[in-house]
Amino acid sequence: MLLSKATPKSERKKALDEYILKKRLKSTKQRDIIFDEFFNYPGQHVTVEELYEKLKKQNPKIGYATVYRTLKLFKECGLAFERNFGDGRARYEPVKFEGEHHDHLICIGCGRIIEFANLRIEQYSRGVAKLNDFEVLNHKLELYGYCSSCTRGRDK
Amino acid sequence: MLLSKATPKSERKKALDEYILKKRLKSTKQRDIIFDEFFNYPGQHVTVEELYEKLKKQNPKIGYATVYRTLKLFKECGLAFERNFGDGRARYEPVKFEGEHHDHLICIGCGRIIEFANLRIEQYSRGVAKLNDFEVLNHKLELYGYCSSCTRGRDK
DNA sequence: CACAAATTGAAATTCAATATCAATATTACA
DNA sequence: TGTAATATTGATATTGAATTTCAATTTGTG
Ligand SMILES: [Mn+2]
Ligand SMILES: [Mn+2]
Ligand SMILES: [Zn+2]
Ligand SMILES: [Zn+2]
Repeated sequence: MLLSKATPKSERKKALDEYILKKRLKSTKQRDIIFDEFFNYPGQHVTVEELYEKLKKQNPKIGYATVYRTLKLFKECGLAFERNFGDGRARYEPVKFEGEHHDHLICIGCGRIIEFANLRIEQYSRGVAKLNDFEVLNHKLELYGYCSSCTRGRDK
Repeated sequence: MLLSKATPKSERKKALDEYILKKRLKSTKQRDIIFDEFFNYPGQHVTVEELYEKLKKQNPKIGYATVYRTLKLFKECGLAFERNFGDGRARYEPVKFEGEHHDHLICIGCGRIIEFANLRIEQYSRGVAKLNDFEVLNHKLELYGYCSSCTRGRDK
């Protein structure tokens, strides 16, 4: 998963500030707080609810809608990916470096998610697109199954 | 997309009847009607709502919940796939032959969907899974972008 | 400071998915 | 064939995440 050095947080903050300037949005302390929490969040693929609950501990007045809107903002300006692993809730994760792409192995036993990037797969995907005269902007590959610990502890 | 001969409708009906028998469910005329409509539906990837609207024309008394439940039943017994292309509504499509798998190119301009199957991609996916000690049961590959007609008519 | 414009947070709304439940249909079997 | 047990149906209600609304507040610009 380490194909390139991760963008430092300071640089991401700069990118956000630039986006805010460009779009004539405003800098607010809520956005700063959510920025800090999101880019320091320990787990991967956090839901709005999860981040909101975490934030409330230090900032009881923050609103769910603000967290929701701010994560969308991060996505808009290319700082976050929105993911949907089929459990009916959107999840967000930081873009680790510019132009990054990765896919997911998802354990249907314990929910564990493993990230991977495979150049071959990307390559063949592009081939399929060209064959069909498609201009592909992004793609999503998800492998669902059981991780090693879940396979072991399973009947059959 | 034609890797094998499509299962004839009669055989699918038999599969459904067997499933119903095995699970001690009941044969009903609603299920028969929905079966016929679903496996003859002209478009691909139909939503519950769409199929329901179609059915209502000939069968005004049929309920939405019945269509919903019956499509889930088809999925359960392996006769249908449930898809989610990110527009917030589940879509269903017939399984064309036993063990079939295919993926999708999705046009974000006009909604056109092109199906494909690529053995290389499958192969590398298995490789990734093995590398991570994962037992993969199914996977999903979606390529999002613009189809040829949408690329043409687009500014830049 | 004053104005315009964006943001916030609580609450309301939306909408697909799913559950509820009384009426009805199907099946098993006496 | 009749009857009881069980599953299904369809109208309606509920759920839950996503999104919108809106009055109060904050921010950026001069
Ligand atoms: Mn990820
Ligand atoms: Mn398909
Ligand atoms: Zn697991
Ligand atoms: Zn198109």
